[in-house]
Amino acid sequence: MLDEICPLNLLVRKLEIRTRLNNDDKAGILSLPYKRRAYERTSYLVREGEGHHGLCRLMVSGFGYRHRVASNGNRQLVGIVLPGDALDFQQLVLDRADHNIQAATRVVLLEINRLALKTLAADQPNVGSAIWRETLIDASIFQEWILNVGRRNAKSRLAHFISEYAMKMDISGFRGGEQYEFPLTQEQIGDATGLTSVHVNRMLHELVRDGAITYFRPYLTIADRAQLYQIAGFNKQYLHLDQLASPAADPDFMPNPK
Amino acid sequence: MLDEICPLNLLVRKLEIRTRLNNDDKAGILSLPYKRRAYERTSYLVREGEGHHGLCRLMVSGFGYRHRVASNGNRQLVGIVLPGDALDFQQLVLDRADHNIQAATRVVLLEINRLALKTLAADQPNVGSAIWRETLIDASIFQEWILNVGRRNAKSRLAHFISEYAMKMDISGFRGGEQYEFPLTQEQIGDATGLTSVHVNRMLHELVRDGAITYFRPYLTIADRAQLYQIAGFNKQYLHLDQLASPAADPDFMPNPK
DNA sequence: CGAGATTTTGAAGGCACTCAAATACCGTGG
DNA sequence: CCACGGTATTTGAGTGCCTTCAAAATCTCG
Repeated sequence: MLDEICPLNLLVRKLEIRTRLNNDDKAGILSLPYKRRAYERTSYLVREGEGHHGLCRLMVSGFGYRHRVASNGNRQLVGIVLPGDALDFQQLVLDRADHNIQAATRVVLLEINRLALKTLAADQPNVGSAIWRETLIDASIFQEWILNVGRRNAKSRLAHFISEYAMKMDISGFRGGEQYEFPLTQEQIGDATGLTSVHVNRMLHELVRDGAITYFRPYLTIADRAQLYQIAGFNKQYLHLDQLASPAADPDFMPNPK
Repeated sequence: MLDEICPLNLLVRKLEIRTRLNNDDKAGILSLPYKRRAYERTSYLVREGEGHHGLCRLMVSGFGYRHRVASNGNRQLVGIVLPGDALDFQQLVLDRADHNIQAATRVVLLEINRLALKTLAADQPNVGSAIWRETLIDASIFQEWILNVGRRNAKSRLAHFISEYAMKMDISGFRGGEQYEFPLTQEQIGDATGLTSVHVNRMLHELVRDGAITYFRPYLTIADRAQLYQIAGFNKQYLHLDQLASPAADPDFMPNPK
């Protein structure tokens, strides 16, 4: 894979999911200074409250999760980080991290010089808004998680979590048939869905019994996607995948047919 | 108030909470074309899925809430909109709204031409990143709501919701002693916290009995802030209020004292 | 003053939790 | 290649927080 030669292609490909990049944009990204760096499973990749250290990072391989801890010690995952996802591009405009990111598997990160990326984003506004856009997609996903945890029962929550996971994997190009690498423990799934690991276990088995999925860690297969989505009440609209379908020209000032 | 003369001051003041604006920045904002517009209570100000209509809007007076609806019909609030808050600046980089915004009271909005704002944000990167920063603060608040709904019990959830509300009101300059305008119905509070209105009612009474708050709709008073925060497990760090305290110079390339 | 919306209260039930123990799995080292 | 220890999964029984259902009381506002 070309990524092996220059992992910055991962970033280009990520942004191109929702933004049309021209050759200058791509060249600018590909000329960013970078390094690779590996971390062991369970390593903290970002710690809540910590200021930035001059690097913006991207997941090259492996999986991570974003989480916060309540004062009572309870942990809540607020996001999953897949290969190709940015870890901490918020640093471009925020001074400190507001959540933790931990490695769910052994991971390799791409480290980009923060100031170089910031300069690129300012000089080529198309790149800047592409990155901004990605952070807003994350925000949309956060909202969906509030809905998921607040207003769905345990089985739907799980089904929704899995649906979103699979969809994000598909987007990132990791689809191999209906089988997905899914390395999270049931404890972690519970922390993502606001459930206990015990109940996650039971509901997971129900989804299997229903014929919606099969699950042999670390692999999860979607046996009946329609049914899974139906149980989840899953509607992918919130992932904003239709950005590229819209007209290139800015439709501002168009008369508004109310 | 000066806002009466030019409501764009509201936007300047909002951004200045977390960003140092120079005179050019302020002048640029204050010269944006705008209109005011009023809406009745319960009006939809933004509808999920709708494309933009050439306007970016700011709440001038009144209160609103952001929400999504699950396929089973359950509603979940994902944010409260206070006077001074931007409604839909995401439109600057996203094609369609991913959640609804509804008026909780009669409201007055400030409508800014989207393209003019976009141009300003590009020409004066300091303004652009100030707006980007605000959208990231919202994302941080979304994360906290996931934690709130997912990992706190009913009483803590309510206390946390109230704590955040009061803190945001303080920030926006709406503090009058310990009493706050708080126009939400218990049904809406329930939809914000993932509870039923019946249980909200019971927990609200418990907080009153504990001496943490008093509540006569539409006014809520914080009787014992320390206790309320303690019940909530509230830590304001996620609101990123210390942005201005950090050094003006970009600390990149500073040796990292690990 | 009346109608609808909202709040309040009570009683009963269920979904998901807690606690606990058995089983299975995995990576490591001998 | 197997033994071993720690981690993760699975299962069961009992409990409780919050929901549901329902009705009364109160508020709001035209």
